[in-house]
Amino acid sequence: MQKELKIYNTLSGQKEVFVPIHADKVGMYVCGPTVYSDVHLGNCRTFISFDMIYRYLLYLGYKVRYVRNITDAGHLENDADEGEDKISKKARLEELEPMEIVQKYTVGFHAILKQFNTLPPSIEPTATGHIIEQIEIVKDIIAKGLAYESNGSIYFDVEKHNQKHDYGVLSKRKIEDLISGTRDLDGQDEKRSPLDFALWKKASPFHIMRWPSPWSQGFPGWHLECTAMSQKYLGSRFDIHGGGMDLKFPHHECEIAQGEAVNGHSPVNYWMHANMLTLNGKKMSKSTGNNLLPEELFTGNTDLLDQGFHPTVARFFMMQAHYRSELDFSSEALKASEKGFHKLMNGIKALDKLPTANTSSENVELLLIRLHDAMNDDFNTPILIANLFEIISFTNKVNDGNASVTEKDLNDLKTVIHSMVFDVLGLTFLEEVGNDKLAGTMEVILTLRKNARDQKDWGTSDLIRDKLSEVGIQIKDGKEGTSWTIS
RNA sequence: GGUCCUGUGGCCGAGCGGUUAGGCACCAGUCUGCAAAACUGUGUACAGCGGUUCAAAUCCGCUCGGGACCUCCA
Repeated sequence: MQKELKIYNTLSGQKEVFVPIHADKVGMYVCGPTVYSDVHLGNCRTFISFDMIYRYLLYLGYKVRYVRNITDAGHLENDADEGEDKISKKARLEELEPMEIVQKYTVGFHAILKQFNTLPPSIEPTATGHIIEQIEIVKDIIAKGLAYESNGSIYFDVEKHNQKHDYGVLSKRKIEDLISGTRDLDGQDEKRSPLDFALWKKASPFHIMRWPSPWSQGFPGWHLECTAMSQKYLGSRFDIHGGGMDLKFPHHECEIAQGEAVNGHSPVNYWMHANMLTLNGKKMSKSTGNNLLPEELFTGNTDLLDQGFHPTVARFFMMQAHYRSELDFSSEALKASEKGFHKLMNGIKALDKLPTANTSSENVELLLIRLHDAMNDDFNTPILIANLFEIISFTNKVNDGNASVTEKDLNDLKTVIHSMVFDVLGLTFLEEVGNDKLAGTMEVILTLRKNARDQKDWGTSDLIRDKLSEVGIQIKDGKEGTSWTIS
């Protein structure tokens, strides 16, 4: 029987036993990207983390509805009134229609995530596709007296809302501290309080992305789309809401406030936050330029790396750290992971040809329980991987004749390891063989080399090996003949 | 300035009251014509100072580093 899954809930600050609202079903919402520029590796880490979480929930047998939005409505660059919206700005810079920008970067986002072998969400709604729903929510909040109009824009009245609810529950902030700690920003005169946030913004004359509303030609506030779409597809209260740590405040805090304002209760049971990927010890960020593009990682075409890394290796690297820990990106760490990755994959391949015996020298059942324990403990993938290495070490000993395993145990091992590595961690074998013609050519070359070796013509033998190495093909002499890999 | 997180062996990275996580590197060994690859074995580290406890990397206090959020960001 499956042990219970525990999830760290940001709301309570501790791990809690996961109990879904409807048995066997999970509703999960994850904040997606704003599609105005290329996703960088830090963005990817969050989506890969939640992909792993989605995969494990599926593995446990839950029917999961996974909703991840695309933010394609232009939001302002800052909280000031006169800022240009990000998508319009990019459109101007690239001389494209705003919707061309949205399309371009949405397609790019999907292409990158596919390379990282992430599963597509069940629903991927867009903000611009839910303007009507958002307007309805604004009307509702106004009707409840928790929002006010100011010069065609609508703002959420945080202090009034705080009288009945606790604004700051998620990020552990007190409203008094927030008020006193507010920075002075330009153009906030429309708001009654600096804490108030926009539900609807009146568009300035040059703002292209705009929609009609009862209050003005304008566009919805950033926090509103997630409330509208999560409520529409998952209901007014659902199980899991995820996103990057940097969205905790104010974005998720505002989502809670909006949900409470509309429905009278908190919208989410378990809030999950994935931690940042850092570069040089600092958070990767679009605005500061401290980031790395996936493409640069794959090709190695950057000063930060001296070689490229396969997406699945990068994914493995990320899985070796817990999703709630910061992870610092470096070439050295990647290289170490790459070797470990090969060790794991070689071990898995070797599973197919392992000899079996009447007894097992290890308690296989216990080894498998540990795998599940790790994942049930708030998706602890580093522990999972450590345990996988322990198992591989055992099976390698079986391979060397220094340990034994029964056929049943071996089959159990294979089943669970395959599930964990491919289905849950989402890793893949690196494709090795180029094509049939290359394979045929290599066969010829290796035959010639074998002939040379049989005649102890080491000069020819080593020449073939070295020249192949120069073009990126590694030769490995083993007991069962010579194999080769493309590096 | 406020709120919160964090500091682990050469590097990455788990653990968070008592059992030497794991990976990489290093070193040694097996294999090999030599290599490479692969496999095996070896490391008692927890920022500093105090305290609580039979017992602390793990709890508490202070000091010193690093980071996130408080403005758009995953």
